[in-house]
Amino acid sequence: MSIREAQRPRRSAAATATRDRLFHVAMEVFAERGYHGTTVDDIVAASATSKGAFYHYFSSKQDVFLTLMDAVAGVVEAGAEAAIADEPTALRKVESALRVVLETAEARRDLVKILLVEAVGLSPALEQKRLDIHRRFAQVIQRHLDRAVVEGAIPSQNTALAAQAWLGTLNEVITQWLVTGEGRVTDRLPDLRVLLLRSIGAADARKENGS
Amino acid sequence: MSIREAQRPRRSAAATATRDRLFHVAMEVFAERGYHGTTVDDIVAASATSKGAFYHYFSSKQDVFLTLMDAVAGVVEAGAEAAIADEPTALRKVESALRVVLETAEARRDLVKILLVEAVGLSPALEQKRLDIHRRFAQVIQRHLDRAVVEGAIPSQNTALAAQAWLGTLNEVITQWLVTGEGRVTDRLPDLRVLLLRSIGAADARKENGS
Amino acid sequence: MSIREAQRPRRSAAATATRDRLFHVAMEVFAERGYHGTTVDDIVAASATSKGAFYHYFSSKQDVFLTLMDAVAGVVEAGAEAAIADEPTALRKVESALRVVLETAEARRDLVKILLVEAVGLSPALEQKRLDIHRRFAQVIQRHLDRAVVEGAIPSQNTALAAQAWLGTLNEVITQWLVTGEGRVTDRLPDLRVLLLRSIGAADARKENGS
Amino acid sequence: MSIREAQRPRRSAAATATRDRLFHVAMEVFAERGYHGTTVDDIVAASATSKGAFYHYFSSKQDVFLTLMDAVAGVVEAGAEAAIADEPTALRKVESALRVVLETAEARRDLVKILLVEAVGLSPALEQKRLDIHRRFAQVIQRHLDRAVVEGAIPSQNTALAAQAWLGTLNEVITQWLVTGEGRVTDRLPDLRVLLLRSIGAADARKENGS
DNA sequence: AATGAATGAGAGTTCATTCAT
DNA sequence: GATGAATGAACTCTCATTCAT
Repeated sequence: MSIREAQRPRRSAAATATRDRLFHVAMEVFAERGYHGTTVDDIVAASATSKGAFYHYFSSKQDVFLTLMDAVAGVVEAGAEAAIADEPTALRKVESALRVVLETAEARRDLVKILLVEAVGLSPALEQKRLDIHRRFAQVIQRHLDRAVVEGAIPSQNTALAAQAWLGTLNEVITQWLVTGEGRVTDRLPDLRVLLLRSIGAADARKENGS
Repeated sequence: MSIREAQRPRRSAAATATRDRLFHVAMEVFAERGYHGTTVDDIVAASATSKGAFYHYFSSKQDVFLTLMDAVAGVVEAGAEAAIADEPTALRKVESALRVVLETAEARRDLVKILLVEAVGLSPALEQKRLDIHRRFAQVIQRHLDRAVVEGAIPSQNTALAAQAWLGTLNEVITQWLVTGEGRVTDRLPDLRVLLLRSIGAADARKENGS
Repeated sequence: MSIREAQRPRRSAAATATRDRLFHVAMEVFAERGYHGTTVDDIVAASATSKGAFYHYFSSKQDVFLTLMDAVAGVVEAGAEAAIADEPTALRKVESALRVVLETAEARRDLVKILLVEAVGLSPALEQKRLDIHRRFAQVIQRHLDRAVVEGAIPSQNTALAAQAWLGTLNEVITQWLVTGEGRVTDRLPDLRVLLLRSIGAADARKENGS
Repeated sequence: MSIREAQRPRRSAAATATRDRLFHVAMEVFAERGYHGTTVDDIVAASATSKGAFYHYFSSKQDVFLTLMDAVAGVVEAGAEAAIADEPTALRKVESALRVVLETAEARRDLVKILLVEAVGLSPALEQKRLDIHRRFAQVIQRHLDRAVVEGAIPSQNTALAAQAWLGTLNEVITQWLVTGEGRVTDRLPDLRVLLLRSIGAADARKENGS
């Protein structure tokens, strides 16, 4: 699913075009300069529209950013859901999601940077949104871990905490990669897979490593 | 080690008193309102000093924050080092450090919030500092994990990645607790210990859980 | 005479309907929020028309307001003229007009507020219009006072000044009532009648008070 | 009493100088262009200070204007009080005040314009202040009229209304003069005196006219 | 006749920083 | 060492008006 599809145009084609331009440019500029480092003028200038157009489509700078966060989270989530669908077991689903998240990070550095780096420590409203997204992601992970417990693939445990741990781990690994920019994140996948599976007591952590 | 000791006074007692007042107030205000939400005026007003005094001791707003980040990191590090010293094995040292970090977070919410939340996504200079601190912490963890491998407590593995995972996990768990404010972080210690030890393949992950 | 009749439609019925809607809504919104507190968007939104329609019928925001002021003044004037017509003497005419003005203020708070409060201190063009209206009203009063002098009902005097005084008095009394909103303005009529008649030296000021 | 004295400086001489400059320039500019027609930049430019200085001394544009209104009202009030002091009877006091008000209007056109014209129909907060001032003035007039009743100089009557009438009359006469700018307001004093005294039933309205 | 997307000058306000005292 | 008045660039947001459709 693309970012474009993530928004639902309700107006004329022309109107959507301007809005889209603003939205995409905002994404790029925010990713590059951060929330506070970006001015509405930056977005307007880079999108070759006007301040009036910006405020016609978004009620404030915060509004675009909020919308953007939702869209980015939607993209990641949709990618994961799609990858998960065909996997037979809960554990395989979770492994699949892990891979997709890294691949998405690789493919959409700017998007992911917005969510992991630029969205932290902003205004209460934005911080709230970020935590909501984190919680949403964590719940998805937890749900599958719970299923894995039921399926007998992993021992009974504090899956909420495990989900947080996975999220935090991904966050840190991706963030460090984003900033240092060394190699490809997806290269970390095999080791990360072993580590995370081991952390939840999955018996086959080592075996599938070689696959 | 206290925050106060983390700064090295080189001037007269009176001068240091003013600087200390500014520094501590800055810490409180930054923790409460974040970097961008805090104005130099806020700090000056709350510390009952003056703008001139502020700029006499710190070259800029960013400068205090940078100094502050170092100090906070120093406090956490020192606490961990102290706790580690007496432990016999590398694994025990790492476990000890884990406990200390959670205890420090519990005791100094404001400090830890600065490092984990408010310091993210700021200017390049500040972001650099944050990453340096992360790397410093990660290296400490990694060093002990490496030793644990040598000691045969855990299998040979990508300890750099493991260290990152641990850091990210702690980051996420503490951040969520900071914001939601439910219960005490230290309550998460037992489950977290099992999870993290399992993640590195420590054989005794389950056994010591009961201790 | 109604506000509607005060405008002279020259177009099709449908066109006039849209114009009327805009005009009446503008009246309400201006009365409520004042000239500067009202945006063209406010008027458009409240009238369920469009910006284009607004600028089709009015050349500018100032234009509607100017038109509005004229219409309001016309309503007050027409009411006064009608009431005056049947009175036998100039003095009785003036008394009648006084009553009608208070009654109109009572009945059309919003309209009167526009003229007395919201129209003050605006742009030169609007201020000019307001003063023209004041002068027009003052001249009507003066004309009848002059006639009362001729009729021997009051002594010879500076009737231009007296007319200004009457206008100013009405202005102040109605404005204070508009804002404080206590009781009904028409309750002030008897005392006001005595006061104003006395001010021009009308002999029967006291006598008719009881009628 | 001058405008300058109406403010109480609490800071250093230099500080007060800047504040004074801003304040006086604001007075001039507001008188000339009105509240909405004046921008903070106008004031800053004309006072050769800076925006920072402006906001250092006043919390907002509205704040200066509010302060200004108070100061102007104070000047008028003080002048009237001073003139009143030596008069023997209540009626003479009121007559005196009347003269002083016209003289003040003559001498300080700009100030009076602010109060009578530019301060009308602004934001609720400013409108409130204006009405407060009106009420304050009306009460002063009423108090003396009440005393005149007690002294037997005028018959018992609705003095509150009479006070409003006087205020409204002065307002209108001065406003028309301000805008049309014909002759001197003080020329209207004799006729105005007769008119107003007659309005309250003062027996000697005609007699003293010749003095 | 009617729509509403688009414009862009300009408004009020903030705030890190400087510097004379 | 310490003060706080002064600076001014920069910011977000508003809104009357235009114009292609």
